[in-house]
Amino acid sequence: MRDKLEQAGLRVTRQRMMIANLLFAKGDRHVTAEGLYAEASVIPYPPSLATIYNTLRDFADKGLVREIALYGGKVWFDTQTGPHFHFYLEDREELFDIPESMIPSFDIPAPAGMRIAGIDVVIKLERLPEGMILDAPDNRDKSAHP
Amino acid sequence: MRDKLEQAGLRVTRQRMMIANLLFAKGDRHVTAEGLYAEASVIPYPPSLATIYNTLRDFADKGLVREIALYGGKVWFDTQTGPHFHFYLEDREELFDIPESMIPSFDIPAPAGMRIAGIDVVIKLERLPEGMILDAPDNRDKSAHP
DNA sequence: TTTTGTGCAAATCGTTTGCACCGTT
DNA sequence: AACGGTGCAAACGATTTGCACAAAA
Repeated sequence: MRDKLEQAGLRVTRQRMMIANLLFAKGDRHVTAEGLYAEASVIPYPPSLATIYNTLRDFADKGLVREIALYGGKVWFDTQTGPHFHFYLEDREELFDIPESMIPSFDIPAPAGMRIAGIDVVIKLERLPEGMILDAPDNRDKSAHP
Repeated sequence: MRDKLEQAGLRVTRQRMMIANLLFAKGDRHVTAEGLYAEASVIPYPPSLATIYNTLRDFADKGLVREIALYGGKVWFDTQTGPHFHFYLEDREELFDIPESMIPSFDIPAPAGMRIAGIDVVIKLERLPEGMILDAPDNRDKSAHP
């Protein structure tokens, strides 16, 4: 984890180590600054909210995390830095990955003088009102896939 | 234009008519509240900024415009209400359509108990630093816009 | 010791809201 | 007349920033 910070050209501090551990220990994560702050606050001597914001921005600048395109409101960061494909559950403010196997390939050429710096795909979901399904984020229906 | 408002179940007021005209007269548009306000402000007795915000939200609720998923900051609205596919030029804060012919088809099934309420695709662009484009970051010409 | 990071509170930005007044039905 | 819409300014939530102090190089 130290290496990760050092390689990114960031000084290794207690706060950054704590944040990096929260972000990168448990695999792929989607977080907001507030959410991460809440998570960090159970630990003794947690970083301040301002530091969480600053650190997430620093991490994003260095390419350790990636900002996600989403509707208004809060800014989300993803520990997976490649192109992004997400389901977004608006009423619960939940965001989760779409398995890469379901993603079509993009062959869209960049306009002249430009390069593609990132691709975001967001599929907004609504819950069907026949709410008898206690759906976990991962019980998606794969049968209907062509 | 009156019809458009009436069909949406919105009272026809001077301000709403003015905003609807700005939005729907010139084909497909991508706007922010601030941008639309600036545009409206050249007209005598323009709507207030608060009314622009409220009206855009009302229009979005009624399906006349659609909110776009984008990185942090401001909320963008699109007069094209179907699925969205955009190029986003970050350094200029410009947003424009990707021709539909370039878009791959999406056959991603919704998870059980959900329906797809919208699809947003954002391709973030960066300008290549080559000399082909002469303008320095700050000498953009806002007057000569078609 | 020099440089950079941190924490707090205040500032800022985009957006929403409370309230008195005005326009539409 | 009743209801909803508008404008202003104040409120708000998310994020950034100025500054004094602390920690890393």
